[in-house]
Amino acid sequence: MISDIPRVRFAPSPTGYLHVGGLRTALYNYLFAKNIKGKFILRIEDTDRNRYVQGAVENLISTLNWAGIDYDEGPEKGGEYGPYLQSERIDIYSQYADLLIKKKKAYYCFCSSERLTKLREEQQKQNKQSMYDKHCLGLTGEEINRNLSTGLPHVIRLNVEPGKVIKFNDHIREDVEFSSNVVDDQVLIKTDKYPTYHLANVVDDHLMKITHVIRGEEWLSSTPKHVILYEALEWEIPIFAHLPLLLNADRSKLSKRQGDVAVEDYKKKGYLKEALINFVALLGWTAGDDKEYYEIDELISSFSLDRVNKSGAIFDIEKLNWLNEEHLRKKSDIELLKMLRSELQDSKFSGQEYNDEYLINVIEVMRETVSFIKEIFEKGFYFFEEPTTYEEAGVKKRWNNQSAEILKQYKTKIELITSPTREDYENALKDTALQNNTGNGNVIHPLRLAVSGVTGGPGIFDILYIIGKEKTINRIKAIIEKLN
RNA sequence: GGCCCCAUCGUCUAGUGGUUAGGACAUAGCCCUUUCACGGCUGUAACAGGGGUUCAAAUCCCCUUGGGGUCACCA
Repeated sequence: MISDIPRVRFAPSPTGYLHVGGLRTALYNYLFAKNIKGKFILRIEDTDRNRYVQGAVENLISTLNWAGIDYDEGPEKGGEYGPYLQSERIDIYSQYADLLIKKKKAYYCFCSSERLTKLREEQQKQNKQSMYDKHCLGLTGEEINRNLSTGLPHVIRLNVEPGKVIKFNDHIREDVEFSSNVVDDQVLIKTDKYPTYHLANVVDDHLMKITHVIRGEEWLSSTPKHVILYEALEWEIPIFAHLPLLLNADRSKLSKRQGDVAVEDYKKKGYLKEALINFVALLGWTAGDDKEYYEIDELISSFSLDRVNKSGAIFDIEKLNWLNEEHLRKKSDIELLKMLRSELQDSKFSGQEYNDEYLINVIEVMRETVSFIKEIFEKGFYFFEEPTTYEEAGVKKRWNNQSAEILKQYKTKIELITSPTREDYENALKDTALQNNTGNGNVIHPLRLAVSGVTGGPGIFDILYIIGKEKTINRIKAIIEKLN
């Protein structure tokens, strides 16, 4: 047995941001580990020096932290099997590459990139899969030593034995088979001495005692290479689970060109981490019942690899929006207050001061009407500034030649009350309507236009009460001036 | 193109041989509400096609079609 307790890992390469597909992979690993009291490891696969991005690792970690996916071992945290940055492990990989050469499971290759390109082009012309032709496998020991001692640039390649059937079991897809004839003699160690993904991944998964390799389906076709490596090194093969891909609306692999893919983008737009996690968890997994709303601990307790789907899932923003509303509604006023205050900083009202009581009043009446907390500043702008224009269609429909006079009367009534309650506003309104022998609507709608400029929103008496007597009176004066 | 994976409403999915094929999002309508929402109710909407196996197939097998992934000294 590799390890008594299940150990899984999320092994992203630091490209600058965390992809939502990556988030889902990380989440499934995390949920799986937490569900069976295993360990979740974060390992950074930074073996491509050409693609090194400054600050990418920190960014990755902080995004993971934001999402609430915390790891047991990894960079910044350490652990028994570190270091967890592959760039700090290159000696380890070269040691195993040497071992593979000794076992004749790998060999030096001195081919120039020109030769390789030419070879590939010819193969493509014939509509064949491009594969290395094992040219350097025929080199004698003498030739190899000579090349090595003259410092000729070289790589180390996996020696794939043709004519074999590579079988492995995938937890999600069950038995998968490849012919070794279609497995390329993959480069294991590059000219710059850094390992490729395939070597580093297998070595680390073994050394870090990973029991379950849970990763995206894009890795399925390179899994035979990994199986060959495990066998060559005489190591126990972990359980593979290849997750279905996240897709664009046109069913291609989720990509930047067709929308936001970075977790940060969703964070910026105001999505709750709870909603994103909930949504992404349901993209490819279901507990089998009709439950759609999940808190993180519910996901942990019901998650199982057995119920992960096989087919790709389109990232449907509509459902995410709905889940965001659902999670928003579960938040307490205090939590929303905290969020609203932070959004206030980024809003155009950032210079203004509001006390908690005021903001909580606004939250209470607005919370059911918004999908995002920042929408309170958009839909409920009139709690933060005077309306300067009045919705045209609303004016046309609700404002008539009596409206100014009716509002004047209403204003007079309010002026007489010292500090009006919601009921005072309501009673004054009913009285005004009665006096004019008209329906409440002929007061309500012009009044709503006066204080908010729009025709929709929370109950009118709530609005009046929250903005208060003075603003109510001023806004009534303003609309009469402007519309008459 | 080779290889591999996949296939139920527009979308996410339930379904493991016998169901009026269920739910959710979206969408349409109605109700609630003198506003907008929320909420409630109702509706439209799916087993890719063709062969088998079976008394019986969305479910098992095969083929076709379609979609996707992958074929780097990137991960």
